[in-house]
Amino acid sequence: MMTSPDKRSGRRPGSTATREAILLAAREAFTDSGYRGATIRAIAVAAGVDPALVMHFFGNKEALFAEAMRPPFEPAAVLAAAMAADPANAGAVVATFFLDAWDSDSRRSLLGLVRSAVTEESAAAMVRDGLVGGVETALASLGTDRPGMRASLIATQLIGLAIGRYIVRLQPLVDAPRNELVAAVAPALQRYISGDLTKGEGS
Amino acid sequence: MMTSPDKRSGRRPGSTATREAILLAAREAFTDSGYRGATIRAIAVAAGVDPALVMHFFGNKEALFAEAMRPPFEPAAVLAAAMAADPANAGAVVATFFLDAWDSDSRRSLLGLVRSAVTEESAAAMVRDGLVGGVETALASLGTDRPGMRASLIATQLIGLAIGRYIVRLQPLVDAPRNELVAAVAPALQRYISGDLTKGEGS
DNA sequence: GTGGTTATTCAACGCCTGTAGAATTCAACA
DNA sequence: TGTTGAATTCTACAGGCGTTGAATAACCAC
Repeated sequence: MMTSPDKRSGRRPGSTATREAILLAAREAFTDSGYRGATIRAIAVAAGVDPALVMHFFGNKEALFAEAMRPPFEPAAVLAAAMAADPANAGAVVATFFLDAWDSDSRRSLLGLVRSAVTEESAAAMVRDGLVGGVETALASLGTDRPGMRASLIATQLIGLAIGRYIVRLQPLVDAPRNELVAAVAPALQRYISGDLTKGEGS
Repeated sequence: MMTSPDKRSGRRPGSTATREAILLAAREAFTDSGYRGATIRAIAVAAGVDPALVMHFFGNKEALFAEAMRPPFEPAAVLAAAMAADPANAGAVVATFFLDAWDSDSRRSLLGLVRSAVTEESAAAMVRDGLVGGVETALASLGTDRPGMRASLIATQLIGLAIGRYIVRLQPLVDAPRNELVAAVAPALQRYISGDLTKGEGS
C-alpha cells in the first residue's frame, strides 16, 4: 500500500517476449508429460532461460500451470452456439469442434489439462469448474433437464475420445479421419445433450 | 544352467506373505497417485518393509508396476459372454460389469492402469495390448466389421466414464446409482458393439 | 551523468527419488 | 549343530526436484 501512482522510473515490465516463450514451453511440457512429469528446469531450458526466471515471473509451479493451461476457448459457448444453430445436430457440431481444436496444435492446452487432471487434484478442479461447470450452466439456461448429469456425460465421451486418440494413441482412432470419428461419436453426444437418458433411443 | 535339482537346503522361497503385502500396497499407491506419483519408499512403508526389499523382490519400479497392475479379469471374456447371452443387450451388460468391478475396491488395478496410462508410455501399452487388443480379437471372432475401431470406441466411453466418476469425480456421476449410469451409457456402448458406425441410429 | 526498477543469471540449499552392496536375521535341512 | 540360502535391513550414493537470495545487466526517467 502507499505505492505512489506516479512512480514512472526504472525499466518497464512486460516489454520482452520472454514471458510468452516460457508460457509456450510450459504448455508443451505440461501437455506432453502432465503436471508431475513436467519440470521447471526442463521448461526453462526449452525457453532458453534460467529456471529462476520462471519462478520470478510466476511464483511457483502451480501458478505457472494454472496460467499455461487456461483453455483458449469457452466450451459452454461452443455448445450454446451449436444449440442455437441446429439443436438436432448439436452432437456432431460439438464433436467436430473439439476434434478440430485438438488437431490444431496451437491449442494443446486442453490435452495438458486432461493429462494432468488424472493425477493432480488442482488440475481436476480446473476441469470440473472451468469446463464441465460451464457446460452445465449453458445447458441449464437452455431449460434442459438434469444439466449436471448431461454435462458430465458429455465430458465422459469427449475426454475418453481425447485420451484414446491423442494420449494412449489407439491406432484406429489415430488413423480415422475426423469426419468418421464425428459420425461414430455424434449420436452418443446428441443423446447426452438432448435425449432421454433413461430409455434406449429417442430425442 | 546345471542347477542341480536336488539342492534342498537353506530357507525355502515364497513362504512368507510379505511379497503379497508389497503388491497390495503397490496397487493402492499406483491407483491413488499414478506411476510417477507413487514412490517405492512410500510403498515400502505401507507394507511395513524396507525399500530395498521391494527391489529385491521385483528388480525395479517398472517391473513392480507391471506385476501389480495386471488386470484381474479378461475384458474380452466379459464381452464374449455378454454377446453369447443377449447380443441386443450387450451394452448394458458390459456397462454393468465394469461399474461393478470398479466399485468393488478389491479390483482397483484397472483404475491405476488408467491413471498411469495417461502419463506413462509403458502403462499405455498395457492398455492398448492387454485391454483394447483383447476386445478387438473377441469382436473379430464374432465376425463383426471393423473390430479395431469398435474396440477403441468402447474403450473411449468406458475410460471416460471411469475418469469422470472415479478420478476427476464429477459430482453427478459420483452420486448417480449404478443402474442409472448403465441406462445412460448403455446405448452408446451398444452402438459401438453392433450398431452402424456411419449412421445416426439403428443396430 | 545518477538513481531506480526490472530482467536475468549464478550458486546453492534441503529434500526426495530409484537404486546398489554389504551386513544381518531367520528358517530349513544335513 | 553347523551350513546354506533366502528374507530382510542398514547405509549410502548420485542425481533430480522446487525454490531461494544475492548478484549482475539492461532499461527508463530524471
